[in-house]
Amino acid sequence: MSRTKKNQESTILDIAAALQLSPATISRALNNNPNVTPATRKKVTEMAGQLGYRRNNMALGLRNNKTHTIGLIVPRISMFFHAEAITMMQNALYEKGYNLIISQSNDSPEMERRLVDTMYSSRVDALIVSCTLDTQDFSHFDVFADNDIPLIFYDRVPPAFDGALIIRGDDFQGGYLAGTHLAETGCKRIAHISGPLTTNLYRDRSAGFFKALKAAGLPVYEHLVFYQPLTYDNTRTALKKMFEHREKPDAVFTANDTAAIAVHEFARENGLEIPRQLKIVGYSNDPRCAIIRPAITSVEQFPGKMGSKVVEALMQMLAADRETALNEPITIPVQLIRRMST
Amino acid sequence: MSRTKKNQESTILDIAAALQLSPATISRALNNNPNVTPATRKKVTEMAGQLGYRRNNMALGLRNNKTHTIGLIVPRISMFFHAEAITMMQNALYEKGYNLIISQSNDSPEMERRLVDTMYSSRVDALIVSCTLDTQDFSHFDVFADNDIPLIFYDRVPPAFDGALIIRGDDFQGGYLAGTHLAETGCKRIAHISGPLTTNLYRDRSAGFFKALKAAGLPVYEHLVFYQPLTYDNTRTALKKMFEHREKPDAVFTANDTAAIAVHEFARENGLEIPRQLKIVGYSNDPRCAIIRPAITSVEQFPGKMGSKVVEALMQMLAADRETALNEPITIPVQLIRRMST
DNA sequence: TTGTAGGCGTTATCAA
DNA sequence: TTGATAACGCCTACAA
Repeated sequence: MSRTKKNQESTILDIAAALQLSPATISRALNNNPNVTPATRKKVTEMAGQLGYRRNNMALGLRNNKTHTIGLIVPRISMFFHAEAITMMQNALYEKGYNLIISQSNDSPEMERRLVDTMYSSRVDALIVSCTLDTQDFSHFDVFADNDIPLIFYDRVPPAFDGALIIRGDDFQGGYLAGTHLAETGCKRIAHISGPLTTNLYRDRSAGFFKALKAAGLPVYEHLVFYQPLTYDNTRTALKKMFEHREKPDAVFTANDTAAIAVHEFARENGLEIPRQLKIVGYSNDPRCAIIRPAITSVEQFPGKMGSKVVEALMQMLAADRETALNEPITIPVQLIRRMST
Repeated sequence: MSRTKKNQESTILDIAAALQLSPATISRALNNNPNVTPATRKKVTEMAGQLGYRRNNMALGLRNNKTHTIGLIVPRISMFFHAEAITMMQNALYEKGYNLIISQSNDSPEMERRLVDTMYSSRVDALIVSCTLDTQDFSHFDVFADNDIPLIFYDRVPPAFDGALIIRGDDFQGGYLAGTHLAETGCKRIAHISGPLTTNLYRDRSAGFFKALKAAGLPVYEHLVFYQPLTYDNTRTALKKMFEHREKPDAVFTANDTAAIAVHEFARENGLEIPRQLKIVGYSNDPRCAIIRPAITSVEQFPGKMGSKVVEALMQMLAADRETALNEPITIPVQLIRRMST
């Protein structure tokens, strides 16, 4: 590790002093302002390098009232869907000269509220959010709308929000595709394990699913439908109940992939052959669905596409002279990925 | 969405004006300075709420030369190991009043370099890094060391770095455990698919593995050892070569889990029964290892523990009056998780 | 207990 | 083309 000790924390004033120039000139030179001699610019850049100068973003932000930083709040970055979407957004934003501050709410509304506050305190130029499952009250986002700071919700979104753009997957269609597919493969008693209906994501997936059943002339069995947090354990409990019943299901549509995998394991443990005795369709197309055997059919949400769309819309919002804002919700298409489980 | 329009961007001056007080008093009241009447404090807090005041972190940072923000750079957040570690760090840091800025280098040294610069420009109070696989030159991190800003490397770390703390898993031990375990289960020709030896992570895992073989009196077969980027495709190619050879392996130790899963699929496709004909040990204990059947034995690195350790050390560094800095590298123990693949 | 004033690093405006 | 100056929002000696 041989390194030459640079001066600590040099500022444009240091460069100015070293070069017998005014700070203003240094600033101009560093910012490619045309009104500066090439010779001066050269001197300045060199000295900046020598002194190890790096622009102080806080001073810049304070002065310009722009941080070139976008805030992002997601439930958890470990979810495949979000990891993919984030990667896409971060890359796209970086290309445009923006930084991304990522934070996780851990699915806690309280944490989400604190994070929104922090993001505002940091004066991010815009905020991108995928809400907590339990976020019912969205008033903590008002600061952004009130101050005309671009606000975009994606995936887990509020039912409506004045002053924010909403981008979501076509959950209704996803549920419909799943239901239709299972009906077409000849299933008669299709179970449905969904999340809490307070989240419109799940509400829509379920609605699409039921519509498909109806279209196929299949009944909905009360005892085969569950609305509950889609944890592994909850799913197991639901399955146990179903299979203790006289009329057992011949297929299960779960509103996420964690639940689908729980069904998969349950089937294996109880000697149910997939797909002959039990078919499974999950949601999100998590990579685990492709690895498990037999592989699980799932609804692809194209997280990357959603990420691109978010950034694209964001750029428009940032460029727009207020009031031009686009506010129509955007829907991203989904696709059923068929695998061995059906 | 009924919301009462708050004043735009109010500052302590606005509060001061509204209350006929000086900005200084407002500042003190808001910061719980004891020298302020309870009555005044109450008035101030109320007015702050009414005006929708939020402290401007940039002004604060500029003034105090502290941002209470920690930077983090990882190859990709989607890697299970990092997702876990990050979650732990973020929660721990948030408790301590710090924010975490996360960004991904996408395993590109160029991107890493740019991110380090950005982090410095944002004047983060400290930087936490897990390097790119290809980072050979670590000079871009010098800014932090030169300016006495706490710098911590974890997991993928430089061989040594003056002025930075290094925290890593016990890779040598991990490799040793894997080798010993396979030897104990009676394997005679153990293949090894490792990453490029330019990364000391892989160098150590391999070294530990070879030491175990030696201790067990087993030979190392040249044609069964590969050093290459651990992608799915590379691994398949390596396997193909191995199995075209006369002396086929009866076990494979891969230096990560993606490769282990590739081996698993290869075995299945070629009718090799796991574990009877081929045993597999991976590295990192990715959740996929537990889901696949037969489940794959892997080396657990305790990402959460590493995350906690990082934050713990960081807090000490931030509190320390320079020079007291702890610089001894820290090693986190590993553990072999035995599953059906062995 | 409260007020005054200066400065953190940068850039925009105006003047030279 | 360059320089002087003020201002962004906040905090903290120091003074009252």
